[in-house]
Amino acid sequence: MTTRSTPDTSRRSERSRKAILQAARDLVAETGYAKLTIEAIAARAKVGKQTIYRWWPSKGAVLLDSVLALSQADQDQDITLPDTGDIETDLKALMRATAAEFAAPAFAAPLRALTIEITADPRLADDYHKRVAAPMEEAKKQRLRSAQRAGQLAADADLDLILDMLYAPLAQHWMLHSGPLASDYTDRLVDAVLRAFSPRT
Amino acid sequence: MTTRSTPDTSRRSERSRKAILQAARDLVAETGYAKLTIEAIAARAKVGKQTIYRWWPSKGAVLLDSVLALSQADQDQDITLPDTGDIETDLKALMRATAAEFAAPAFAAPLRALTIEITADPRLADDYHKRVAAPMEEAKKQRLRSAQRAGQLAADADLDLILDMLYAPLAQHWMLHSGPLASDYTDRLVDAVLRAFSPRT
Amino acid sequence: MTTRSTPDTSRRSERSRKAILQAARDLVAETGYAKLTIEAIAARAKVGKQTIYRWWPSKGAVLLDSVLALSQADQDQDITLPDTGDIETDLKALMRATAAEFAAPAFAAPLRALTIEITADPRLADDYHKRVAAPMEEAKKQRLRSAQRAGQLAADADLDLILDMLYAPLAQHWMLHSGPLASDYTDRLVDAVLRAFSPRT
Amino acid sequence: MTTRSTPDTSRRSERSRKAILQAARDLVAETGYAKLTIEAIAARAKVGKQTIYRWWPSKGAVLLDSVLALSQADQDQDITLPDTGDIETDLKALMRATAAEFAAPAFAAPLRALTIEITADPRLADDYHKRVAAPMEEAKKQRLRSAQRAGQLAADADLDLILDMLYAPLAQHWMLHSGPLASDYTDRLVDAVLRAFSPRT
DNA sequence: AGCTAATCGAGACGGTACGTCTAGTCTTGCG
DNA sequence: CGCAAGACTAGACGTACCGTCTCGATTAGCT
Repeated sequence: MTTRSTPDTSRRSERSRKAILQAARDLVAETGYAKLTIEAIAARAKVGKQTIYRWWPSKGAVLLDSVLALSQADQDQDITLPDTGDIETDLKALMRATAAEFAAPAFAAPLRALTIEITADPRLADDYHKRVAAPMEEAKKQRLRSAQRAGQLAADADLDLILDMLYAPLAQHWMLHSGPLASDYTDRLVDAVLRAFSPRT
Repeated sequence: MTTRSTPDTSRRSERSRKAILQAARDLVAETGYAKLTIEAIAARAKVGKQTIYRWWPSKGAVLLDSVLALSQADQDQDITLPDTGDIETDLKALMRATAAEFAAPAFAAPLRALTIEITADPRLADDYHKRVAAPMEEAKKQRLRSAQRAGQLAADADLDLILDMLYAPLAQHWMLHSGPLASDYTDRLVDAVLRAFSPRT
Repeated sequence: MTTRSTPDTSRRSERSRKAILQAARDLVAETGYAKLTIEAIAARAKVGKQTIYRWWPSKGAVLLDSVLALSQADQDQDITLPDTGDIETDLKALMRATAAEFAAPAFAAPLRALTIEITADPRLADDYHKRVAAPMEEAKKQRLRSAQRAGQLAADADLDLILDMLYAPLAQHWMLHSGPLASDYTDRLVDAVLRAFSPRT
Repeated sequence: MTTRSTPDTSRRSERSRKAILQAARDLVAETGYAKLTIEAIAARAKVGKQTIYRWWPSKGAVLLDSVLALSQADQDQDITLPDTGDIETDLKALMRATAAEFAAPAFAAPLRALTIEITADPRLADDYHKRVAAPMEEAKKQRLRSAQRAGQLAADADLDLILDMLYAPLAQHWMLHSGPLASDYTDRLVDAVLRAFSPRT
């Protein structure tokens, strides 16, 4: 029982849907955000422009689905992060993986374009949080709760704040080209955050 | 003695320069980033389009100067932050002031627009760091060094990391509409960072 | 037993056929030729677009049937024009009636639209002549032949030329908005033509 | 002292104006009316679409100027028709020349397209009459007046009606593909009209 | 005080993309 | 199988801006 403001979804062409998302990803990775136009996406996907306008309200919405399709390539179920029992190890690995994604054009280019659209469109920002950020944050919080139970984090630690302090500096470096994405940096970030939220002795 | 690749600056119309920066700020605050076009700026500033293209390489460059003119309304000299002797007090005040700026349309709208441009243009990002971010970061570091001398921060604390951990979460909340800008939040952020970098006992 | 290149006509929906012709007429009379689109006709007639494309090769063909249905509202048999015995009287009455039709939107609008299509499509022009113009011309010629027999027209008068000289000026005024459609004009036209083709004394 | 509702004409590019009119003519002659689009004209003329929209209100207006430029290739002054002293000879020559124009694609194709536009647009029809038809009609009337003075036409002959009766049948044959354009036909047309308007004996 | 060369407001230019509309085809499910 | 409905590819519509390019008309700074 969906309540979309879009047309009857049962008649929708799956072939076109996939071609559009793929074209958007390919184009932004190959030619950059500036040349990512609806016309170019339609042409690359061998699709009429109207087919894009029929199913997505904006270029940003296409990008959101593009990125989503990329990160959910295989799974539709909930995300579960590795749990070695040591929160420091796991967080450092996670942060390095995130930094690696930011460095990989095929993933980073659509995500950067999407971030630009989000920054200019609060409605898209909402969608992004609900459909991309929230599931990932929930997975991360589960790992943090596990660490709390293991006594590796303070019982009253503010998990949202921890996630912010871990993710935002790295994301900012990437988005604004303002600093390193190296594992050296992410390791020190994890160390500092764990120091701030370690259980009191 | 500047070495710009722009025309003879002595003949430049100061009236036009100011009108353009003002128009850019006003337009983005009133009508939003989407309607911030070179044509609209020129029309609002009662200026020929060529006058903009003559002195700025891109819309983002105009915005950079716009934001710069706004934050340097009075001073041209170095920024100095308040120093009450207590780093916690001073950082919390600073963070609240930053959050207040993010909440004020007249300042936040041009800054958000500039951030969008920066995200899409690495060259502009460089300029932004040199001319806006770096001076501010230097002032903040001076305050942090003062705290180190006073024994309120670990002597080997990574000051850049501290600044990232303070500023990035707040900036991210603002840019992506992903969380609160309230003083409650900034206070807890400062607390956590100070915990992470307090001198070892 | 017709030999159309269209699908099996026995299964055809009479309700749809009529609704389409009616919708075409109504639309062109209400909103003008510019808004007469296949989509609009289908929507107005509560008909799928394919039903139009299945039975008519072009918008002009629909219009042709529309106009035909209008002028043959009652009769399917041959047209017979009034014959008072005086050719001048009868032609003047005929011309006035024609001018009146040109002035009536419900009839003139579809006919004007059809004329536009004909001008751009020679195949449609052929159809128009065979199915609309020729029967009417034959009726007119019969009346002229009657006048010849009565000694009111020269025995060797070129009847096709007479019809051209009577109808074309009036039709041209109507189509190109280039002159009057008044009975004063049509009367003078009839007078001139009769002068040209009266029997030599 | 012009009162056009178009922009300042002094800055207008003569090169673009000519290229547009030429492109319109060429396109309609080569590919037909159906493919005569503003986009195609702009592309063929190596011109931005806006340059067309800036100076002409419609495709029909471009065609009007196109046809006008064609028929005024050399002269800007008034048209004067040949006068051999014999009206029959001159009118037959004139009608044959007109029929020849209708048969020449380079001239006939733009004129046919223009006629279609005129039929659908009363405002364009007005313009056409003032700028194309009226000057030509005036020249024809002068020749007819000369014939009146020479006693070859009735002194009270309705010259407008004569012109209608000569031109409309031929034009109708051409536009609706409804009859011949041969000199045989035009000669008989002239004969009939002269019979109708010869001086009474 | 005039000369002259660059800057100015203005806006036309060749282009590109927008978001909408319609053409004509194709697909789905009902009767 | 025809039908209503409507999604599909394709492409033109008319508009908005881009960045470049003339135009005179100021308006400096130098002679």
